[in-house]
Amino acid sequence: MNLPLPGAGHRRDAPVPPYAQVKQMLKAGLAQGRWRSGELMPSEAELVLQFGVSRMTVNRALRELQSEGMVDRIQGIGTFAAQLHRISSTLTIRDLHEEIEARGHRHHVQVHLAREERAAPALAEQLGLAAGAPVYHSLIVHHDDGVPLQCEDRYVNPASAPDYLKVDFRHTTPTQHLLEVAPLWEAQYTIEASVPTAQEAGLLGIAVTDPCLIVVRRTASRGVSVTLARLVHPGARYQLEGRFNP
Amino acid sequence: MNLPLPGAGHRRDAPVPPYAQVKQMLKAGLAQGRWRSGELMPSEAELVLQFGVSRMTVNRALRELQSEGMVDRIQGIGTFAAQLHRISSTLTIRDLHEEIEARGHRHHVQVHLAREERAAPALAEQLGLAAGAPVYHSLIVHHDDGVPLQCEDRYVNPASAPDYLKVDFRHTTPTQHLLEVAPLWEAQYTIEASVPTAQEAGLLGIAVTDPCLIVVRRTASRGVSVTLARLVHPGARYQLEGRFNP
DNA sequence: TCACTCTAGTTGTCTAGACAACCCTAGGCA
DNA sequence: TGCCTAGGGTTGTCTAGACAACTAGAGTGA
Repeated sequence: MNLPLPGAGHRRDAPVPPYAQVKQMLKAGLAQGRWRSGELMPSEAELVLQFGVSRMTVNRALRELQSEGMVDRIQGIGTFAAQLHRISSTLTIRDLHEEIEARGHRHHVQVHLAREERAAPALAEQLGLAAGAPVYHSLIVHHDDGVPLQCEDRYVNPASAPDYLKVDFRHTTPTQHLLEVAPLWEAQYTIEASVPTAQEAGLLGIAVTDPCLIVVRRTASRGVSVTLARLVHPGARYQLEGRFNP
Repeated sequence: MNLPLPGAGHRRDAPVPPYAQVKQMLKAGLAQGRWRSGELMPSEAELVLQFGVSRMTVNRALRELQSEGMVDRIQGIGTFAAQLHRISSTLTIRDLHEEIEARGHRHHVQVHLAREERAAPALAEQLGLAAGAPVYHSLIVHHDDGVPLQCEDRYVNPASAPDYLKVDFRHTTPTQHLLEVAPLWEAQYTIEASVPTAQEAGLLGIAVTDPCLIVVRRTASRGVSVTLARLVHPGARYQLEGRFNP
């Protein structure tokens, strides 16, 4: 194995540990097309010989590459170069409050609604409640330096967040409160482009024909549906960004 | 350690390996709020005693939880429950051809443009070319069972894909070809809601006021910019979906 | 008071070996 | 021909121990 070479890098960087070296070498090979998609790659035993490290070290490198989607491994068969046909990336949807503050802007909210209602059948089903059961409903508009940025229409399962209506949303966002009382456990979302409802357009100060980025998110915690939220953003003021860097 | 218990589960499922048991126990604790965000969790040594497994096994469990964003670990300090304030998810943008075929629909394309042009300054900069340098430009509309689903306006760096213009896009999508000749290495994208240009509206058979989901993606391979694509989808016909399941 | 050293505790990593689970193929046998 | 079995190759996992790197706090001395 290579020596640590304390001053080898072009910086005062840490010496690259052996498992990372194996990873880098394999990644570089994949990037250069040394193994085509689906092609058999060297076995752990071969890499052990090639790098002079133990099998556990090689195993860690391959296991991490697998979790990153770079290779596919099949027990009893071997390791294969993955199909890179999927461009995947972790899309992080942060709490809007944090996002605005991170930009150095001022965040404030207008609470238009916060009350208990009876769940309509379709809503009840999505939240796992009985039709007509009580449900909390809030309608809040988030502003970034005074500009409306998001209209948050949210239904909450009272069983998961009994104190939801007591929260002062001017200081605590619904997301913050819900994460406190019901640690996030599962979420599904859809992202689409559409036009706002007349009410949403009024709240956001845009025309009903202006395109909006709409995120619908359903969150469950410990197997129980917690909340269903419709987040409407004026298309001209908001966009999602992401990157993919294997 | 627990015995394998071949028939212990409620199915013919594999016996859960010890590292996974440790992971599950810690996950369950996090889900139940046993450790609040930022709180110190048991050290590896404590878990070794508690579960009666070796430290490597505990280490693997904690390392995987860290890579999943469930915990934060600091060398010399300890392991901490992570802030679950970020709702992150793997958003996978698949090749449209695969996506349509996976739905059991028929995919076909109309090629409206495929030629060499001179790069305008702004474009040249994004692709890392000199202003006025040759660049390949294609404009393709993808149909799902005859319905226009995506307008793909793409610029390609000739150095990365010299044969781009020779490809018959009726049989090979640009994405497929580019992944063949330049394995994907880095991508950035933005997702926004906006209206199409007059040309795009005409190609997609929609009104210029119809909201569209627009993905702009820049891809680089081996440090060289490969392509810049603007993908316009009618909002009424296309949406992105994702889920988050720690 | 300040700076330094030492120590205990923590995570980061590697090793050599072991066994299990699984897949494929070749060979044996009826 | 068709079925069964054994063997070799591969990945999946665990162990006990070791050393390194790092942190925080206690103790020491100027």
